[in-house]
Amino acid sequence: MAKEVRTRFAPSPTGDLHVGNIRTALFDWAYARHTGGKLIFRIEDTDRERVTDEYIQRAVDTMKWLGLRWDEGPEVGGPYGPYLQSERLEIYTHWANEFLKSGFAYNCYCTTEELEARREEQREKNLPPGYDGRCRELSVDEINAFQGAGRKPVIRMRMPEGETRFTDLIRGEVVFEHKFVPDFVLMRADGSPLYTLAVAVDDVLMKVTHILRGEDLLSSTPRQIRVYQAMGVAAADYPEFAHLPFVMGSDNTKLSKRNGEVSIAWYREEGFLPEAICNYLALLGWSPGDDRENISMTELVELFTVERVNSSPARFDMKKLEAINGDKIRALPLADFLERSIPFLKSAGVISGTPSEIELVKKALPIIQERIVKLTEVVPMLAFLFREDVVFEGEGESKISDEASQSVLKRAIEVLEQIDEWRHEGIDGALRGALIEEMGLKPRVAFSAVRIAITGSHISPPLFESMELLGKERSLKRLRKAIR
RNA sequence: GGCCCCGUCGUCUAGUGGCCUAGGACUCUGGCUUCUCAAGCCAGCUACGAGGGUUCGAAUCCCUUCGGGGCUGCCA
Repeated sequence: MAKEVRTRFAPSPTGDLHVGNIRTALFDWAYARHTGGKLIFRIEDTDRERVTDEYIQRAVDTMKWLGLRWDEGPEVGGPYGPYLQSERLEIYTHWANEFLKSGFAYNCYCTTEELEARREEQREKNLPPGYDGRCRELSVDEINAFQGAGRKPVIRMRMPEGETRFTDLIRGEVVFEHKFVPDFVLMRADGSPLYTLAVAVDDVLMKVTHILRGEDLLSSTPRQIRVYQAMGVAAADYPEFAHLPFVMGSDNTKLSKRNGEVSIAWYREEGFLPEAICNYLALLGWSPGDDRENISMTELVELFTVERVNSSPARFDMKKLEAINGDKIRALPLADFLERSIPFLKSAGVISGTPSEIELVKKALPIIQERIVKLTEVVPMLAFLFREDVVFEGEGESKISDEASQSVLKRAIEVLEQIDEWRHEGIDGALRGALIEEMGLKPRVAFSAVRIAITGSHISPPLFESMELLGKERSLKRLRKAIR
């Protein structure tokens, strides 16, 4: 029987999870689900200068919001925990010491300043950069001298002669000659572990079988493999690697605030649907091989394979995300649409959440569903229904103060007052009869004045439905108020 | 500089030697429809980075070149 697939998503929460992180998480998740395996969620917080508890919590929340459930990790635990690296420090210390004993690693007493100076020299002489191995074979006297001088050593991994060769699931065979892979630090002088140590130790201990991660980590792979070797892992048991291409900004530089928003929390606040984000991101760097653009999480799980992931970087396109978001909103069942819209209306102060307000929102949503692209847009679309008086947008009020508009409004009031059953069909008929047929106006001109008087804007949901929802009294009140 | 990765419309992609005078989607432009805005429908623009090979035949294979990116930390 084939080994159960175990993937892991292991962010270092030095900020909010961003688009690139989530795309990685999505693929890790999809692959685990596709194979019936497990997704491990591990927090890489070895850099305590930069990682904060708040960001860790927000990462957990973001994953949940997106619907990317993990099988082992924060909140759910698991057999190979803890899943926060800051809680696993003794494990790393143990292994670093083992490597020291077995000779895979050695104590290095070089100071930061010395290393910096030597790097500078290497640059000038155009030599390959990296640690020169100075402390590899220190004598007892030299060690005593350093210790006597109060120097605290880092633990450094010894890279042997030769090369590391591995097959990346996305890129094929990759070879790194060790002369370009300098000895690297495992433990800081203060005894805290570095990513290079922790990541490899944890992947082995947590029995990870597939590492899907960003391509920035491609060149650190030989170092990780060296740690596996030092831990005594057989080559056949190394995890498989798949280095995902980057997600770039619109200007083809690293994704940042300037060229496309990065933080997933921002997308949430902006009214993007998690399923739209996942749909968009799934198709960024991967494709099912056919023409489908609309893909559900279920289909993603069904179709996802690492082999179909592209090897070239992708540009992030907000317009396309918005298009997909609009599609997903249009496809929402009313109850679902309602539930997701309410928080936006509440936080904007449009409604407080009373049953009658909710009832009105529910009636109004169908007429705006195909007009919005983001959930935040329900606020400007629907606000007019909940305000006592109309609030004119821009130069709206002046646009209906001219003589022609005024006569339209006066006539509209006259015919509307006669309506007993206040429904959009009747409103439509009355207005059309009076303004179009009787007064001979063009519909777009005639209804524009009424629209502005009712909603405050020349852009609004369909006019007659809007008036029906507003009610006869309030509609007439607004029309009368618009008369000079 | 060195090492590594990458290179099809503006963007995401399909394409694994003939089905490609390169398909789809988003964007953009024009039109239809229409009470505004949308949605919908129709049409259009635009791509195999370049140069050499291999082959009857190349987006697909090989080489060179150019371009982009990553790494080169007691960050991850």
